[in-house]
Amino acid sequence: MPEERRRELLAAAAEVFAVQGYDATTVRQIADAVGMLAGSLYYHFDAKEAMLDEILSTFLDELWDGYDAVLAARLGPRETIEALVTESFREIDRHRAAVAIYQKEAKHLAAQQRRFGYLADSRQKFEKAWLGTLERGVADGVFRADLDIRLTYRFVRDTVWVAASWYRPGARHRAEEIARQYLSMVLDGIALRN
Amino acid sequence: MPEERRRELLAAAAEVFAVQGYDATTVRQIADAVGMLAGSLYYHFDAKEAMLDEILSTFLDELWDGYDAVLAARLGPRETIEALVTESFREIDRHRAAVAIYQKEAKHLAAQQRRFGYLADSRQKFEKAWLGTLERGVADGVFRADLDIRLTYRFVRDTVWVAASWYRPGARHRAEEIARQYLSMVLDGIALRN
Amino acid sequence: MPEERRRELLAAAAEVFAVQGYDATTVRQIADAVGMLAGSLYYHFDAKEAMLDEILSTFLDELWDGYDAVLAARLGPRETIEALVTESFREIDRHRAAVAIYQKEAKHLAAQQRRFGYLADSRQKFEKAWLGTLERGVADGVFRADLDIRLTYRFVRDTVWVAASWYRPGARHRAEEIARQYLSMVLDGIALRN
Amino acid sequence: MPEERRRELLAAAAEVFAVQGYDATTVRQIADAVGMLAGSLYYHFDAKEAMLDEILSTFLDELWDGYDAVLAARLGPRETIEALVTESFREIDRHRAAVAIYQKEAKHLAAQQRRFGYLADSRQKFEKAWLGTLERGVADGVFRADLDIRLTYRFVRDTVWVAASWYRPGARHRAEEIARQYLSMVLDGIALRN
DNA sequence: TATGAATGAGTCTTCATTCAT
DNA sequence: AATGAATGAAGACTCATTCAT
Repeated sequence: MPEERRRELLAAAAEVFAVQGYDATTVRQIADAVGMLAGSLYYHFDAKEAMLDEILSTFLDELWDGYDAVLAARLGPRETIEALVTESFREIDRHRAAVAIYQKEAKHLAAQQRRFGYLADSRQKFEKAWLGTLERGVADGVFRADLDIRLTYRFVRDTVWVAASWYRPGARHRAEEIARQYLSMVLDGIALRN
Repeated sequence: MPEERRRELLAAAAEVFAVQGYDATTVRQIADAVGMLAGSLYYHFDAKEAMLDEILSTFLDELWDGYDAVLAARLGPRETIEALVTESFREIDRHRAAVAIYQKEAKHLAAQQRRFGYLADSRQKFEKAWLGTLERGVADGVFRADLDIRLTYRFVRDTVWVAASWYRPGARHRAEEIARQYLSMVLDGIALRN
Repeated sequence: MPEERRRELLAAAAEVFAVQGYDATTVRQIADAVGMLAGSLYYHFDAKEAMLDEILSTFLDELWDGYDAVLAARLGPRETIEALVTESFREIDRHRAAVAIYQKEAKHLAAQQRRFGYLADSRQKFEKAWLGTLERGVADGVFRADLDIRLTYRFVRDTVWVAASWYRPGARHRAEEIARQYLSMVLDGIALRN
Repeated sequence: MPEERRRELLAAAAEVFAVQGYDATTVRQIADAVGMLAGSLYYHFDAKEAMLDEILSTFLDELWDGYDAVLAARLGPRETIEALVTESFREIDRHRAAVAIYQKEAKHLAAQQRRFGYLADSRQKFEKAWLGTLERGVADGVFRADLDIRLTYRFVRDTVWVAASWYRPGARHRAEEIARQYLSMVLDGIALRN
């Protein structure tokens, strides 16, 4: 199971990257976390950047597996949003570290490194899926029309993903429960209706 | 105007920190941004870290000036939340770079460096103000009681501050306008009521 | 033999420190002396200061091994002084560079750096051993009573240790021979008796 | 009195050099000691090295004034040694800092810098005066013939000058008194004669 | 005479990476 | 698969020095 070992190493790396930031993390810290010497990591990976790459792309691949399934189901706008949010929280649950890294680093990586071009692609695909669904919802009279739609998009997007920064797996709330509450807030607001 | 110069340098540094991340930023990049040599920065600041420190603490000081004024007004819970959100967007407008840095770096700085202990203090004070207001709102029947209150707190908090990551001053939306729309979404949700 | 390598590196470092002074010595000079790059030294030592530390503490440890053996023998005052002087010249022979460094740097290191506190401790123990022996000698009528005893102490102490500044091992005089002549001068003076 | 000011500055510089070592001393520390800014020193001196130069050469000039007077008196060997030692302690009293600097730095300065060639010259003249006197003393039957004469020379030379490392002016012992005791030790030894 | 700001060279140190074993 | 030792490039920081004011 060499694959097994890789996954262990990447998990450890992701954890450290998430806590300290990619740049602030030294290869030695990762090696310490898995009980080997820094140089030994290079038997498994070409470079520190390759680990980051694999962490992020693995996460995005899985994310899109989930998202594509949702989108393929061609649900109504509201149901689609509900499904996407739920799926997102499941991914946060599965790839918490990767999500945290993504939040912190994706923007400047996409901007500055050719290698991470797929981050920009994903971002665009992402925007298309969410923003499109919201627009469809407005058109269908399911979502409010009096809001700036791009603002709404950012609101929903950020609202969901930042959760990775405080989420701890196995905590009080399971992913689905958090998704349910978030959806309730996003859709209906926190003010009591009278 | 020696104060003037400091402010210029700090503004430039904040900008670079915000874009690249603190660790990924070299002192030379900051110096380039202001047209001096790297070593020359040390005439004005003791260390790279001292710049970060001053950027963050200046921002937090101003933030608390605003927040304290709001809290001193002893408005109702809903009006307090509205004022805090509006004030927050004003701070994002004034200190966009600092806010972005804060979002990315505050957590591990507070955890790992004695020097940045005030970040943890501020975070606690922050939580007390917001969470307290939300709780008061639930008790007063202004906010929904069926939501996990801590989850609600994080939802509102994150939702507001991540905006710094995409906000560009002088863009279409002025701070107050964004605040108005965000408040509308947070309070009433994005779903159309029937 | 990783210990072997360390010793080589420390020996080279000590040599350069002794000739140029600690502060005036660059890490690169040490590296050059052993045929590696400056950065490579940091695989073996934490810092330039750590090398200095190890050089000095190794020397002092060996010195005290010798001194303690002498003191444990409980010889008469004159014989003790003779043995201490002889032992000192042996140490100069073995650790010439370290002794030279000690002479130049010990005082301000002990005064300014917590890390080198043991230098002050050693100095005190040293004074106790020598001064005590001299006092015992005066009391026993072996040494002159008409001299300021602390002045005598400094006279003997300095007289012995400065020799490290000109001593070259394998030179005409072996350590024991130098010790013999120095003792003769210190004890009986250079004036011809009549 | 611009001369006056120079002397003040040099005295301050010498003090710091003596305590910390020339290399370890920053121009700023000197400036602090006299209450000005680092750059301002360059109105008075061309370079840090120029200060060191002036400190050492001033000291040596005065030293040789004294020594030359002694040598010109053409006393007997023993009386010459006595006069030289006494004169040396007077110089230590007057130029303690300069002497301490000389002890620490002269050797490598003379070896490595053209500018300080006069240190080597002085050293040679010095050796000629002392060693010559000792040889004359041995020839005259005033000093012991059974000692290695160069060893004796170093013994006397070092013994006198290291005193600068512990001497504090205005302390218990005046220069002349210390000289008297040192001479007594050097000439007659510390052992009680029977 | 002295200040304040800046320069530029150099220092220690870090760290990703390599490679023989 | 992993170690131990080293490389080399870069980074933060220091400091003697300069110079306009």
